[in-house]
Amino acid sequence: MGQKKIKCGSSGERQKIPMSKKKTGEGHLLKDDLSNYSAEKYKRPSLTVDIVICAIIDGVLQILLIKRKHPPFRGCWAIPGGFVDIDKEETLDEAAFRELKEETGLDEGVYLEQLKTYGDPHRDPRTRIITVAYYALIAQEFLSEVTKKLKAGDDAKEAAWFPLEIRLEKPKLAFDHKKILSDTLIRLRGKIEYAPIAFSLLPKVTFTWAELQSVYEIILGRKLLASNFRRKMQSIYMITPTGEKKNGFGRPKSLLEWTGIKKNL
Amino acid sequence: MGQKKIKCGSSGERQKIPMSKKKTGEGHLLKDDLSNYSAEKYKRPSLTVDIVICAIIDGVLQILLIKRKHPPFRGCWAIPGGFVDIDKEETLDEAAFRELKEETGLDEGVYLEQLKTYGDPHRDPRTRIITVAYYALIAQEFLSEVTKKLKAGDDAKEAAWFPLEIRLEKPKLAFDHKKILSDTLIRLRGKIEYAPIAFSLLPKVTFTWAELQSVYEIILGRKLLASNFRRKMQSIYMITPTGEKKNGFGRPKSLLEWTGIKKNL
DNA sequence: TCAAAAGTGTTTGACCTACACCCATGG
DNA sequence: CCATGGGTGTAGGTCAAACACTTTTGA
Repeated sequence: MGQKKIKCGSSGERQKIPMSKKKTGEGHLLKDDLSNYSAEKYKRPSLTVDIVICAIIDGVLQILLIKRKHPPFRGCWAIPGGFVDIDKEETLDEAAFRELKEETGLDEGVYLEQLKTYGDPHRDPRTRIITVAYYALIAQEFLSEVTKKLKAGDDAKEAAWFPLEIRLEKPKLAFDHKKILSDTLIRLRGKIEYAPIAFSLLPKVTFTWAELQSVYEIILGRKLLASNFRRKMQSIYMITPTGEKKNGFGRPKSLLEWTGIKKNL
Repeated sequence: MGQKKIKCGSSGERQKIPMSKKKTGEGHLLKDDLSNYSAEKYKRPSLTVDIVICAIIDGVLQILLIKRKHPPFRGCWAIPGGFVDIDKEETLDEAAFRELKEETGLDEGVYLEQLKTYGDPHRDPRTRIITVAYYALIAQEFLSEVTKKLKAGDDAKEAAWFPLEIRLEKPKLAFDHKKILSDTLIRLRGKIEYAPIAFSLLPKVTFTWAELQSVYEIILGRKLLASNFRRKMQSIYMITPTGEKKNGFGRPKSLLEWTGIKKNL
């Protein structure tokens, strides 16, 4: 259970060239001509991270939303998120990760990637709040912990899973969260075609062919042919049987492991 | 994309963050319920937009950089940018447009798109500055205006064009701008394969086949076969001759116009 | 022996590449 | 005429979709 690490993905659009980056830490630095206008001349916005937490539940791609108990948008559903703690000197990724952990209790087996930044002046009626949206993919294995954590919620917040779909009319969403969800779906649909994000949505670290195929079918929204699907997966990724079997009616299913990329798309 | 595994990730690294400040009372209100914690409880970062201004010059994809005259990073080159004016209630996109116009004088014929948000705590040594990076593609037609504007620069700033390439060793770059440039190139390389961004880098609104092909060859970094290239472009985009001709040695070149998308990729 | 899992083989069509070759047009 | 622009045809390769079929395995 412990082997899955947190993966923090890179930017969003289709990018084929993997570039391993070291931590940018060294120099540090500032921007353009900030020295002229001391940064103090400009008002500062509040900064939050919002995290679209995705999981496959009951064969459907779903996201976690939280019901707002206070205005604005009282009674509407919102993507979980929170302020970036400037005092703690956390990076945006760290803030997103902390928020995710506070919300779900998860700190492993999660893929986390920056989606986009939303900053319309009136997206929050109270004050100017910029939000850096992330999306997180979590394995079904950890879902129970999450719901447990939610139930025992410190401040007893009401949370629920909703299908992530184009027609998001059903829950009334707060702020510009409808737009964020729609951007998330677009990103996922596009990215699964060229990046191994499906492996983060599996039931567990080990999985069967049927489970992997199911993730693809759910995200892409269409059926695939098993034989062709396996051929293709095996040509792109290194997928190795663990040796364990999962029994059922006929021949037992092999348990598999994802161990790397063979071919870049 | 196994490349960028964790950045926010390995537990060791995260430990550095002083999560210990529990502040049980108010701290955990913070989660998703903005209304409780008046946003004022959290420090606010400064917010800027930086714009990677791209154009094809002398057959090379180049970007505009500005030499810093003040510390930090005095003498280094930086991506142009500026603060988001919170008082004016501008959106992020509007701020990027304004900044672009202030810098280059351009307000049309420009493709502008949000790239990614960078917010490491020490990217600017003076204070916490979050920057939302954009990239802009400008037509060669407008380049002269830009350089004119730069020359007559109000604050006489020193600006220059540099090739956008992987090996960005030549100019010493300020802040985390090296990373931003590298992300820009990845985005461009990936996006030109499935979106009509090349048309924004052409000499003018009307263009010849050779010019369009040249944009693709420059961004992709390889030669293409003219006949196949045209076939493919015509199958994807609506490209119509204006009727005008451009004379040269042999048969005159037709001037073309991009009028839409035929096929989605 | 059964039923499901897993894998093989093959056909078809789409599309990309390369190259050969055509016609058009203005100097 | 020629040089270049613009376009067609086509052969070879890769790849994906679809379908038929075989083999494996535990109950």
